[in-house]
Amino acid sequence: MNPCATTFPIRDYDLDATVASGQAFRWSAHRGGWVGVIGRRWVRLKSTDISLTAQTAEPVPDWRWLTHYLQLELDLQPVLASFPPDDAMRSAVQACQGLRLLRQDPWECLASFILSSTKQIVQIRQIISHLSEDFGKPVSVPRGHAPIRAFPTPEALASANEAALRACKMGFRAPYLLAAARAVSEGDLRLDVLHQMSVTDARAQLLKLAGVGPKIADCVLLFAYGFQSAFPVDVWVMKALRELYFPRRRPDKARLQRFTETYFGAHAGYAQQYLFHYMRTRRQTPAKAIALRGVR
DNA sequence: TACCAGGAGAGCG
DNA sequence: CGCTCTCATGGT
Repeated sequence: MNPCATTFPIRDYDLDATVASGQAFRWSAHRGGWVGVIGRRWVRLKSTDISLTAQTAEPVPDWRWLTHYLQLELDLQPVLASFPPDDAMRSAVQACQGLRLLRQDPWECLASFILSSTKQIVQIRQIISHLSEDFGKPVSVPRGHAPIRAFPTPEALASANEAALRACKMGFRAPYLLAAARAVSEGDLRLDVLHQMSVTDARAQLLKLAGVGPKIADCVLLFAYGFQSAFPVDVWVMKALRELYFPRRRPDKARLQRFTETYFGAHAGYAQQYLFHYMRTRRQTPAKAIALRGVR
């Protein structure tokens, strides 16, 4: 038995769509699989229809950190069955069977989405890569693989100065990230207790941070804490809501919010991810398809 | 209300 | 090629 590799049986799991779907930003395509860092571990993932293989740089006695991150134990069928039975949702699900939500580290997720505001996915990846290079601890990598660093800890960023953060091309987001890093490292914001709070209270905690509005708060609630009712509305999801559900009248903000909170069911956040992916990938022009492949 | 901050990729004529 | 748009928060 190789202590640095394992294989899991999977069902309804589209790894490619999942790691490239704008919820996590550190995965890179590598020889038919994906290379990334989870916590302080380098990991390479590769999947077929029925199995997912993971390789690490150092021996792994317990793989729960990975099954948890990938949410491998989740049965997707009940989630899909909970979606409203309308044409839009049906098309979105049909476009990508097996799209999943990851369960990311709260700090990495929060920091990443603070950096995401008014940025496109490619550029978010660039900033986070640069930030990790400058402030992250090195992690072990198997022979023959490029060196890579962990996502920076709150402490590492809290002791940085704003100019050094700006050097990572994050612009006006630098003071927001710095303040968040300080709040977390000084214990003013306890990310570890948001799990136990109601989604409303957890959201209120996140919204206290400068640079965190409703969209970014909902991303963190959904992608790091697994609050299935969180429904981040970005331009793509807004486009989906307008085109698919409100083609005539354009609803005011309160009405739209009530709709997203009630219509999509117990796994609204999951429904949102399918709509997001559907809007981003449907009716691709050939040039755009090539560009998207280039990102992977 | 409308614009700006800072940045690089995408889309268009 | 050069122009305009993307993307979402907070401050003026």
